[in-house]
Amino acid sequence: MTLKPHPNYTRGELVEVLRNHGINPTHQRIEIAYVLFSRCEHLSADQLLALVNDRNSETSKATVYNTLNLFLEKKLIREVIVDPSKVFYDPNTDVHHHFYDIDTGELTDIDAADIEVSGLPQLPEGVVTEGVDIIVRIRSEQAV
Amino acid sequence: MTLKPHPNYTRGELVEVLRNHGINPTHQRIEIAYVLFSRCEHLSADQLLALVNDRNSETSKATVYNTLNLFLEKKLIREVIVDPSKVFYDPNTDVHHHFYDIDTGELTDIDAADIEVSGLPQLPEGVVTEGVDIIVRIRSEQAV
DNA sequence: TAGCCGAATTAGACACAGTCCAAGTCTTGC
DNA sequence: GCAAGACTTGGACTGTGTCTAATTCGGCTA
Ligand SMILES: [Mn+2]
Ligand SMILES: [Mn+2]
Ligand SMILES: [Zn+2]
Ligand SMILES: [Zn+2]
Repeated sequence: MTLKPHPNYTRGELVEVLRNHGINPTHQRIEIAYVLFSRCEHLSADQLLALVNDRNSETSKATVYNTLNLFLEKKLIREVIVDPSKVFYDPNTDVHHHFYDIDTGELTDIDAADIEVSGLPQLPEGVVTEGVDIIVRIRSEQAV
Repeated sequence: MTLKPHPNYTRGELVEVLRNHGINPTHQRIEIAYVLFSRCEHLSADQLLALVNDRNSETSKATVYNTLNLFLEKKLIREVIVDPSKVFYDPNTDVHHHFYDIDTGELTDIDAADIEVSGLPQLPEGVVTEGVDIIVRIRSEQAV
């Protein structure tokens, strides 16, 4: 069972999904999951920290990082590595790709359904593909 | 005129290429270019710092970063963002893609000549593509 | 309800990539 | 040789992310 980014998950729905992923649903983890899944965005760790503490009581930086790494390990979220100074966390774990606006830093999803990549070379013996990431770097035309 | 990664550039050849890219060829810049272009590898800033100071006299960390950013700006090299903790610098500026071994951290070039990507969505008005990066994350099979 | 115990959280120290700055040194043109 | 600008440098600083040891939480049992 997969969780889709979607506004207004109930606490109970979040608890169930955490359990289904083998994650013990604590207060902080539910709060963090709520922020991740109710905004359908790509957030960095400190954006998340700010949003969580905005809504609610104090959650520490250590817990935010612990939780994000746990969610990654349990494949509840994925990371997008596109900015040399910070990682973005993506609530959408479907195979998909990204536009990255190099001026604004904004990330936008590209559905993988219609995308076809041909001509990739054969992998060496005993090596296996873990995933293919396509990043289309874009910018607004007037900005030279 | 383009520089190809190639062992054993002469000092004179490096000076010429720097000049052709609008870069004033100082001692340190020539040393750094030498290390970048004579090893046909993807290096991080501190690998480069170590290699430069290995061969020769002292070049400071500040100069290595200044120079890498200058080379990037002048399009003498490109950067590969694939590891959340450091940037790799790539002496190959031809359009190409990468295998990234998630266990060893090793980066390998994929020639773009045979690669075809179809199905990318239309870009919004006034937005232009700066480049398409494909990263194939791989690992050795036995490592689960 | 009280007490126990492993799991989770926390503040703050730490690691480390990368930037900034002000002072010093090298080039280049005259 | 001299001045002016360009470049380099050590070291302070910033920001992201990790680690640790101490505390707190929460689910369980008696
Ligand atoms: Mn950089
Ligand atoms: Mn990380
Ligand atoms: Zn995404
Ligand atoms: Zn490359």
